[in-house]
Amino acid sequence: MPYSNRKFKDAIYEQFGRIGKALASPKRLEMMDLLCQGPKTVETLSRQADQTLANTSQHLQVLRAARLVESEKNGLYVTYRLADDNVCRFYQALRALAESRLFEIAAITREFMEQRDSLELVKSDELALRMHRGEVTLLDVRPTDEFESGHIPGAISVPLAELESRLAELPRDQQIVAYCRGPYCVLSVEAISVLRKKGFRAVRMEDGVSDWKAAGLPVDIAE
Amino acid sequence: MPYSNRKFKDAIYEQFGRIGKALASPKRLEMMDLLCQGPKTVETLSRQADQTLANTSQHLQVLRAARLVESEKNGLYVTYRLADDNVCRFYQALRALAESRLFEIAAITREFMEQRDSLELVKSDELALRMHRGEVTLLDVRPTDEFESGHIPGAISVPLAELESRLAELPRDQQIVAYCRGPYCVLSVEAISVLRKKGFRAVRMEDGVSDWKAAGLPVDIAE
DNA sequence: GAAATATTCAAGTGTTCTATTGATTACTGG
DNA sequence: CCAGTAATCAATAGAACACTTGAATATTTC
Repeated sequence: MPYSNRKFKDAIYEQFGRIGKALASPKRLEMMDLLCQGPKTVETLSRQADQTLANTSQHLQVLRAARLVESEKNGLYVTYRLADDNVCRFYQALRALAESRLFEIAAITREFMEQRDSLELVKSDELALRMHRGEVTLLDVRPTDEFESGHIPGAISVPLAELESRLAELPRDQQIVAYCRGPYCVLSVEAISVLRKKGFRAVRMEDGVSDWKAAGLPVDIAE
Repeated sequence: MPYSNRKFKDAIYEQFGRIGKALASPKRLEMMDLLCQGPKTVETLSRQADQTLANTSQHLQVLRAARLVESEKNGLYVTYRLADDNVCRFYQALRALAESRLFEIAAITREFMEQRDSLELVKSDELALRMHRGEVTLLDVRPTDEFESGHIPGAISVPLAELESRLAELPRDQQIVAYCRGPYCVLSVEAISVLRKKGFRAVRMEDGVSDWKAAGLPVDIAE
């Protein structure tokens, strides 16, 4: 059947719309953010995004229909991952656009961080310099599997859940920098709070591994 | 009122979702594409996107609520424009992601171009070279106002509507390259068809001005 | 093969979105 | 001030969507 001009355009923009529709839900965006950290099972995503399993599964199917994620069944578990690196980069572009266009985001973040007394930040370029000089200890407070799928070179993996029991490993004479999934992940905020209460000098780095990577800096992967 | 971690995340992703929701409609994406060509009135957009005025106005308000477009009233007309260059670049990133993830797009395009006998294409880098050598005449077949808000250096403005009456201006001994808004705009396809029927040697360039610009090439603006 | 578990499916409900229609507002020019 | 035009608003019907619940499926383990 022949395409009229209008039908052709409608067909094309409908395809673009498949991507757009996949991005239209806050929960799906949160899940994409989580999947930027590495592959995850449905159950893990469900827990980390605070929603029911069935709902998580349905959202994942929407993302899969837009070909933004792929899944693979391993025994009892189904593991989902972003379809390729471009998807994570695109998610970051959306995040950057939102940050630049919507001042509400900065306002919400400032209010939250103030309340958590976590306004002090280290920038990634400054961190790189001070790591090089051996002045700081870098802590990756995400779950172990995320550390293993990619982390900042030199970082020590201390998942937030283990932090209190592993304080003895950390230096008291050096500043500690903690990072997690990115600017809107609160794991490092919690970590800073714990560390300060115990008398450590600790600050947060906003960037996650994907931001670090997007800035052209190297990333280590566990074998 | 204090933010819990979950409330903070929900508030942040809800903001990201504002951008996502704005992208969830094929018609809105088409309008963003059109607005990448330059500012337009509601009436113009309505005509170019083939939809009623009221519907166009409503979609524009959704885009404005997401701060992707801005409007300005001049007398009887309201002119809408993209809020900044990043919005156009982001739209192009979405388009590129869609093209890379959804094979349907290539299939639909191929079928349409075959039927219109318009498969032959010139790449932008090849065009730049041949323009420099004076081997080709470059035709911008978009409406005049779009030409004026930005065009490829050296291009002649011959809106499709005027093409048949201005054939005398065009060379018969040289290849003619026509371009329009981008790969999914059909103005240049129509132009090629007219030109060939009249015995000219004509091929299409897929890229529009914003693609040309995104590739780091210079753009001329009429004073 | 039965129990346990991860995931998906199916159905239902309330909400949000799209497109249409007709009315209304805002502005210009006579 | 009136007529004409661009744009928006308001109300609506129908479609699509998000989330919940409970059942079904697939796989592993005992």
